[in-house]
Amino acid sequence: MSDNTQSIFTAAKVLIDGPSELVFDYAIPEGIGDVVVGCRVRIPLRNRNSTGTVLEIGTPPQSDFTLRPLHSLIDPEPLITPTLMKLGRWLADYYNAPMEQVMRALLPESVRQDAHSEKTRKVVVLENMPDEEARQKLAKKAPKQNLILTLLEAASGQIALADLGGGSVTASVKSLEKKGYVTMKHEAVRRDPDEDQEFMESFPLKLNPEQDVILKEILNPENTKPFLLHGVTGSGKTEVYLQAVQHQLDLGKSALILIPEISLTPQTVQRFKSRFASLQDQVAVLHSHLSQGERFDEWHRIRKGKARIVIGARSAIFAPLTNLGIIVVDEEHENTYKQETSPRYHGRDIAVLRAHMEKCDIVLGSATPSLESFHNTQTGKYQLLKLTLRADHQTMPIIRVLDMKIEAQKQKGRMAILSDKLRLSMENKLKNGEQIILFLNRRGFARSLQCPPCGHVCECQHCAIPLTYHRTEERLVCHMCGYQSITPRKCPSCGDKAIRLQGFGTEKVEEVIKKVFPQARLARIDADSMRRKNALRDTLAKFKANKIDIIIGTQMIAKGLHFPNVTLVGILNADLGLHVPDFRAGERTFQLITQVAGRAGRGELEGEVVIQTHTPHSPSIQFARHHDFEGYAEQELQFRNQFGYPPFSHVATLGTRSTHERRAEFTLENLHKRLKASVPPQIELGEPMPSPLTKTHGQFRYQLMIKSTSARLLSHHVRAILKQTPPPEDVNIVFDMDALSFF
DNA sequence: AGCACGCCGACT
DNA sequence: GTCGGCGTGCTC
Repeated sequence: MSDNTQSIFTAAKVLIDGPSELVFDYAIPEGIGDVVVGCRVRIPLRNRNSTGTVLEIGTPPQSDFTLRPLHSLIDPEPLITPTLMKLGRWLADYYNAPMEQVMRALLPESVRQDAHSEKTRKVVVLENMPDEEARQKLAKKAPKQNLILTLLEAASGQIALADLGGGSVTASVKSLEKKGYVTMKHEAVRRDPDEDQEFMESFPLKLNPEQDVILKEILNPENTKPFLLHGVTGSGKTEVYLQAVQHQLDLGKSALILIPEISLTPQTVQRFKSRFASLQDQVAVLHSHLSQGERFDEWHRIRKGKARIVIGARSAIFAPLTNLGIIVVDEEHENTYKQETSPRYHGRDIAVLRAHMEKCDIVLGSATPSLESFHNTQTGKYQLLKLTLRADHQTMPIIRVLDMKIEAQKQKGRMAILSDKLRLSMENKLKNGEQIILFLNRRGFARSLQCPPCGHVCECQHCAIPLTYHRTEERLVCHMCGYQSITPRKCPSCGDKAIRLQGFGTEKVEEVIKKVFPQARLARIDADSMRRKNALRDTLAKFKANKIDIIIGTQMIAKGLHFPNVTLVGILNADLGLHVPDFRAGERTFQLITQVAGRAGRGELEGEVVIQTHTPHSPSIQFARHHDFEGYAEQELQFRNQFGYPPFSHVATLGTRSTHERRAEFTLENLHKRLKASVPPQIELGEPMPSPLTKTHGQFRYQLMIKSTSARLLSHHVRAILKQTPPPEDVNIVFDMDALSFF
């Protein structure tokens, strides 16, 4: 029971739309509906009207102020659930993002805007059928009207106006309406993003004993920690998700499934839609390729509880589901879960937080878990579940590692592109009519120095990451701490003079392969060659149909593809990914090799993987070769611990961007000075430096690293300094908490 | 004196 | 974001 005397003093705390970050209290007038947290409202602001979101309902702090009453509710019901509101506040604080931007992340633009609404269509409803005599008359005088009645009868009394055929149908219907035979009504139609697809119902597969044990663990209500499901490629993780979801649906609850990128993994969506085909329209899909109308409809279907299963990319973590039973984060290690604009949240981390708030199950799944998540299983924060067998009884492919130092010697110190071994292997496969994928790490913007004869890479002694070559000063710079050194003329390790900037691009590789295998049918997949719409889909379709022998591509093709006839996968330049100035370089290389190896031999034929590298003994290559994730994780965590990197700390970047290089530089130096002046001991500050990606979108970038064991402390310190140091007009500040990309 | 312009702070 | 107050400085 609400206290009436109290309600006089209650007010709505409203976040006003727009970049101003204004939060004001408004009185709640009687009879405009239920004003609660999460409602969108129209409000007076000075001498005009504006819109906003109700953040809180409560007593305003100053009682001497006469509050203005808010005008009205935009939507009759709150659009943001209380849990999501709480999640939003957490995001704003942790990622140091304006609440306004958090709100935009929480609500799709088409839902936020007043303008969008349901799509409707006119439907003709048969009210009463005229008797036989009247129909005879009608058939003579107005055959069209008679036809409509016949059609209506056949369609059990209802038919969409559009389906009655175009032209002058409307007139006929109107005259039928006048006679009282039919009525017209408006009916909401769903804008279904998968309208053109049929989903055949699929049924649960029989689980193998390993899967069965894991499913029971997930379903056991006594297990309340987040689960990390580590399952080798092809071990049947998706089937486990599907059955866990089914269980929650049976309990009347809802389910949320996050996948890295819908456009790259349409099969996962297909599998979910097929499995739950009997639940009709209860599956909603949320991703960036939806039209505004489709997103509006999907979102409202979820909010109204019509869709209880949501599959989506990163932003779907904010889907307005209630009564959540389970959240699944597939391929939890994927970097695409990190939002690269403010609020720069990590979808997986937010998923864990939301699951905690909603008190529901959460399963993070991967063949190559992130070290953050794996570490959490070691500290007891998460529960580890393991699938060690391939569900289809296939064996893991053989992985060969080729030492390119030897090739370099053969080719007199030049960087070799194709080793003899890989060439021979390719020859064999082509002869047998089998297919080949060649992977190539994208040439980074940051360039490191490597000696081809001995494999040595110039590294920072303090941070153990490769030094980055800066052309303007002709110096090597460490991207974590700012240490600088001169560029050596000869290799510091073996004294060879061949030390050089490493790298070759896709085009160069294509050229070489064409020369070596002139008869092979070749396709190149990278951002450049795939710019045309559907180019990727078309090329992959051709590959699947065996119309292409060799695909040369970047990471784009590493994910989730299934080509039974591919028996050889080559990684041409494993070093390039390994020697980027990023402490996660090793982890990424391990992931890439493991995922890529999962592509080879998924059919009847045995697979083979060839890795070309100058550093064959690097742990990420050796452990991946032996399919040993835990071994890799153990040594990598040791390294991270030793240098204080995540998961033993939080690393953020603070950057400035401006069209004026000097101003970007100066602003960051100024910020650095202020950050340093009052830096708490738990925070480690790097030096400001130009981004290796010097100029993108016409803007110059400068940045520095900030490391701390306490994320909260880091974020708050930066916020305090930023607040008292407003940047010049044309300089943008970018703060990236738990940054994954350092360029 | 009268007015245009631009900066700055308030907006519940 | 957007309005309006106010100071500056130029013109009638």
